Order: sequence, then C-alpha cells, then structure tokens
Amino acid sequence: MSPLDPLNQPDRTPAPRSRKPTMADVAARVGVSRALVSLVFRGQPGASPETRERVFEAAAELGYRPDIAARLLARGRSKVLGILFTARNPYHVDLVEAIYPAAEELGYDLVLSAAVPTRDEHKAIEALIGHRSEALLLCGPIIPVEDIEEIGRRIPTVVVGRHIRDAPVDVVTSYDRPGAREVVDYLVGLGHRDIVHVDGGSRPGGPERRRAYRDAMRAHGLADHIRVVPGNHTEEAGCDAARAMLAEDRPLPTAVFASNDQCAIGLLDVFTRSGVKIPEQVSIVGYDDSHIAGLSHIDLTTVRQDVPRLAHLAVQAADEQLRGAREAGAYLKLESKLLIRGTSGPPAQ
Amino acid sequence: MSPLDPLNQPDRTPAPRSRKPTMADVAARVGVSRALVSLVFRGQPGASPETRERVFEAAAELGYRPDIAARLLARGRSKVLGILFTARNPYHVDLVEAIYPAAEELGYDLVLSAAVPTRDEHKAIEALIGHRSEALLLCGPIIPVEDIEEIGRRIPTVVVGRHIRDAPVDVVTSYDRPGAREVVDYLVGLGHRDIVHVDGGSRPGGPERRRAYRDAMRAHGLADHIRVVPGNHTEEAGCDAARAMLAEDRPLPTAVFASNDQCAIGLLDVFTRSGVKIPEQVSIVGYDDSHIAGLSHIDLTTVRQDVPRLAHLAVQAADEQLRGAREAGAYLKLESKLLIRGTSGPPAQ
DNA sequence: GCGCGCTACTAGAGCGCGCTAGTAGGGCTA
DNA sequence: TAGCCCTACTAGCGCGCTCTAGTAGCGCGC
Repeated sequence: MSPLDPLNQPDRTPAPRSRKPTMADVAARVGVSRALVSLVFRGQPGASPETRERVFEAAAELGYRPDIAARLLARGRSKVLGILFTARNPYHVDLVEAIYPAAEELGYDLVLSAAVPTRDEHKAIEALIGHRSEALLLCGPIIPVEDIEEIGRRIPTVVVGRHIRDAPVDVVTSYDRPGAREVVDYLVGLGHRDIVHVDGGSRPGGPERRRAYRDAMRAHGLADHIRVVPGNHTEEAGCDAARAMLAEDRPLPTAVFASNDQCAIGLLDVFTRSGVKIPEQVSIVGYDDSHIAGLSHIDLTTVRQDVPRLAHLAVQAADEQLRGAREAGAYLKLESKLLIRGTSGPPAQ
Repeated sequence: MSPLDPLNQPDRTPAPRSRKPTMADVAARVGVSRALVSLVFRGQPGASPETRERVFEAAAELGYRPDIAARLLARGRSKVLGILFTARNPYHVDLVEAIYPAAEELGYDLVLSAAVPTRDEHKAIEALIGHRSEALLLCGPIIPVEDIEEIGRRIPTVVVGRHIRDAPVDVVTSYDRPGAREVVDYLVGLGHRDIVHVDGGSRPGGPERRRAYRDAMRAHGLADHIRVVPGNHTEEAGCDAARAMLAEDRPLPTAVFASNDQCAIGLLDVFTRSGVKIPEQVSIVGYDDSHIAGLSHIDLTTVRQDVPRLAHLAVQAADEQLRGAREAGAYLKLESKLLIRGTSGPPAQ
C-alpha cells in the first residue's frame, strides 16, 4: 500500500492557499494603476520615490512576485536562454554553473532542460522552445548534425563543445586538436610508445581528438603503434574498453588517452580493481578537467578547457544573434591546456 | 563601464529569422478558426479527422510549436513542477534524473533551477515561482527552516531529503537514523572502535546522522570513542577533515563515517595522497550512494537511498497537494540500506 | 493668460493561448 | 413540417503582464 493512499480524496478545486496575488492586487492596495506598478517593478523612471516605496511595501505584504510567463508573453523579447545539458556529465554541470553568471551579466534568465536516460535531447529541446527561450545553448549535444541545423534555422542556437561546420548555429568550443596533440607529445616525451586512444565515437570532440591522436602519433613516427579502441563519453565505455584490453593476449599499453574524463575514470576503475598500478603500469589521461577529475581521489591528468570563458562566449554569441548583430555561423575556439596530475608518469620499462 | 552598456541599444525587433508562428498562423493556413486548432492540439474531441490531419500538416510546414508560457497563462493549472537542486551534488542530479519520469507519469512538466555558487537557493526558488511552477520540489535545501516555512505557505512544496517537522510542506526522505546506525553496527562488527564521524553540519540529514552515530556508539559501549569532526556535504569539507586528522598528534582513527559521499570522497582523496592505505589503515564510509560512489574508481562503501521511489513519492505528494487532496505536512520516510564496497574492511590492528 | 516642458500617472491594446457559450447545418423522428 | 439531437465548428473573453500613447497638474517665462 502506498503511504499516500489513505489520503486519496476526490479532486477538489485549487489548494486552500489563496490565489497568487497579481499586479492588479498590488495596484489596488496602493491605489494606483496597474501600469505604474509595472513601471516600478521594471525599474523604469516615471514613478515618484514615495510611490515606488509604497508599491514595494504593498507587494511585500501581499507576497507578490511578478509572473515571468506573463511577462515573457507581453514583452517582445523574453530574455530567456534555454540550456540543454546532460545531467550525468560533470563537465556539462560545470558549464551550467559558469553560464549562470555569464547570462546574468547580459540580463538573461536561464531555463534548464536536462537530457536524461528517459528523456532524450529532442524532448528536452522542445521543452526549452516551449518555455519561450529566445535562444538555445546546447552543451555537447549528441543528436545528428541535420537536427541541429534544423533547430538552428528555427531559433538562434549556440553549440558548446561540439565541432559543427557550416550549420546555421554558432559554435563555441576548445581547440581539440592542439589539446589532444599536447597529450600525445607529453606521453611520448615521457617515453611512452604504446599509447592507446579510447575514443568518443561521434560524441562532441570525439572525432577531432581521435584524428589529432592519429596525426600526433604519426608525427612522432609511431604510426605502427596507433590503436584506437571504440568508446564514448561515459564511465561504462571506459570500463568496457579496459576490460577489453585486459582480456587480450598482448600486453597492456603503457598509456591510455581517453576521449573524456568520464571515460578515463571508467578505465581507472577497472584497471585498479584488476590490480593494475596507475601510473606505474599504465598512464591514463582524460579530457575536460571536469571538477571530479581534480577534486576526488581520482587525480586525473587531463586537458583543461577554459569553462568560464567558454560560457561567457557562448552567452555573448547568443546575445549577438538575438540582437541581430550578425548571422549565425560564428565559430569560436579557445585554447586548452594539459594538466598533469597523478595518473600519468614514465613507463615502467 | 557597466558590462551592460554595450547592450543598451534600443532593442531591435527579433532576429532575421521569421517570427515564430502562432496558432493563428496555422488556423489561417488551414482556413479554420484558432479555437479549432487549439482543440486539435489539445487532443480534444470536436474536430473531424480530416481537419485534424490538415491542422497537423500545416503546423508541421510552418514549424509551429505551442507556446508553453501562453498556455500556462491561459490555463488555470500549469502542470509545472519547479525543481531546486544543487548542480554540484551528484545525489541531487540522480534525484533530478529520477523525477523526470515520475513527473511525466502524472502529466507534469518540469522546470529546473540550479543553486550554484553565484546563485543561491533563494534566487533559484524565485525563478521557479516566476516560471509558474505550481509546486516546488526542493532537493536537500540548505536555507533556514523559517524560509522553507514561508515558501510552503506561499506555494505547495515538497522537501526531499531533509528532515523538517511541523512546517507547511511535505517531506519525503529516507530514514537517516537506521541507515547511520547500520553503518556503525557494521564497522563495530568488523572490529572497529575508533570510529570518527565527519558530520554534515546543519545540511540536510546532517543532524540526524550525527545523532544516530552518537546513539549507536553509545549502544555499543563506545561512548568514550565518540568523536565528531565538523564538516559539511562537499569534497572540500572532507579534505579539510582529513587534513585535520593527519595533523594531529594522536593516531588516525581506524574508520571514518562521513555524512555524505562527497565528503567521503574528499577524505579518500587526502588520505590516499598522504599514503594512507584505504581500507587497510582507515575504512571510509559515505552516505547517499550517488552514482559516482559506485561507478568510479572510488568504490565507496555507502548507504543507498531508494532514489526512484523517493522521486516518485515526491511528485505524488506535490500532486496531492495540488489536487487539494490534503493539506501540506505529510512526512514520508523510506528505508535505506548499507552498501558494502571497497573502502571499508576490518581494522589492521 | 497662454503656451511650454516636465513629472507623475492612466487607459487600453495586445502577447499566444484555453475555454465557455454559442451557431450552422444535417439527419432523424413523429 | 416542426422539433430535436448531434457533429463540427466559431466568437470572444480573459490569463498577468508590457508598452505606446496619452492626460492631469504644476511651475515657469513672457
């Protein structure tokens, strides 16, 4: 029996709480027009200081809060940005955290919509549009490019952290190639030759990092050692990849470069549980520097992206599209840099 | 110069993209009234199958999506639940993931608002109310009880994961006391006597877990070994606590029970970096079983809460308040259970 | 005394939709 | 033929707000 069952009574009309006060209630209480209250709440000139005071007082007494939905409806511009992110992805969470202040600075409100296992990105995006987002910020979306193009045609859109060319959207991301290149250079510099890449499949950044890995290996004369294990950007994929490597006949590589931090953490997990010493036997490098990479016990060598700046540029790009300052299609890239921590070191050999 | 200055141009009309189509556009295209289109989109009876078809066709051609804000405004009930959560807290993220399907089941839409360092819970809650949430689900809110009471008086509210008594809100949470008690029983059973509790201060669950720890220690005749190190529910707090213990003269405890997983992870981090073997020298136990506890390399012994059920009950409670089925004030508790993983074991001694 | 400009305020349309009350027209019965 | 019901549709108000176009009232100069 559900603990709530005993309470099931027929649907009564609204809850006992009194109706939410509206602007008209405040106006009536102060004895002015609705329009004036509106002025005051928007901080516009045109009301005397005394009236202003009285309006705020009355509003506080009534517990009045402006209704954003109605405000958006009435206003041409809604000043709302819709953010799509993946709840599970700590890097996305970092981005969301950074987008809040960036949006506030430009006077935007934010609506979040999470992609979760039971709710795909399409659904999440529909929700954002329905909630009157003026523009969309998509954090590392995994839906096909064509879908993103269609969305970009419908509504100003900024894609964060995924490389998309020639679509009617702005793109703000980090240079993946130099970042990945730096990883390989670093590992080779330590003496590694058997460097495996667990890739991100078609996930944002995946193809770029994979290609950069290949190029860098070739540049170091290690073309024969190129080896890409298919993966994606989840812990599970990292676990699978590690298990696959452990199950093989040949010796483990001395270094594994994962396409993102979560995947690297999956690798770490399975390797350490199997008694593989990190970094003595295998060095592991991730990508993103999501907060868990640094904070926890994980201590992962990774590539840091400048998240606050990424967030700032993304919001700014959305704003520019909205102001009509330019057409969509900007392509902004930031530097990223290798962050050496405890999961990497010289090979044992 | 204010960061807003460059923007203070007269707001131009929308971007080059054509205006968002409305219901009237669809109606005009089909050659029917707006009301009929509305009927069709709401799936109400009263339109012929042919008309229905034509409406959907026209809508697709125009790229029309119903405007949720306007719908909410026009409709009495908005069917929107507002969720407050802490972006950084993986347990909250788990909750959010679980709330989506639970809400959908009862026909509710969700609006998320994240508390982040630059945006406190009050602000986040205001945003939720402004976006016409009919009810609020607060995930482990840390604002004072009085504030929660005030919110509860204004709007149907369900608090998840924090114990609050006699407030005009529903509370859905797990039994913290038996969970914490089980942790102590388990550790004592392994032979531990020096069991330190790093508490959660006044964070949700903190006081209850602290009290349960004390009671359980006493029950085992270990009153003299009771030791509570102040902390809270972040990795940083765990790091601080670990550093504090390492800096002391006396030997390390053989077991540390942290008030949540993040705090435990902070402990793990500092201890392992300092060469303390886990669990050989110190056993560590967390609380919540957030997904990182299990998935990663962390492999933390912790207390699992039944998140899907918690989510389901929370949404159900909100729904009941909204339907007026009962007054706020329900107090629901779920069982939780110890999950033994790799960070705990018998003491070395 | 008049027009002027200024401050402080108001009237009222309209944002996109839901919903109630209504109507037109067709088929059926008696 | 009138009377009735049923299907398929429409008119128009109102949700809570913003915003444009006003107005009322006042001090001021000439």
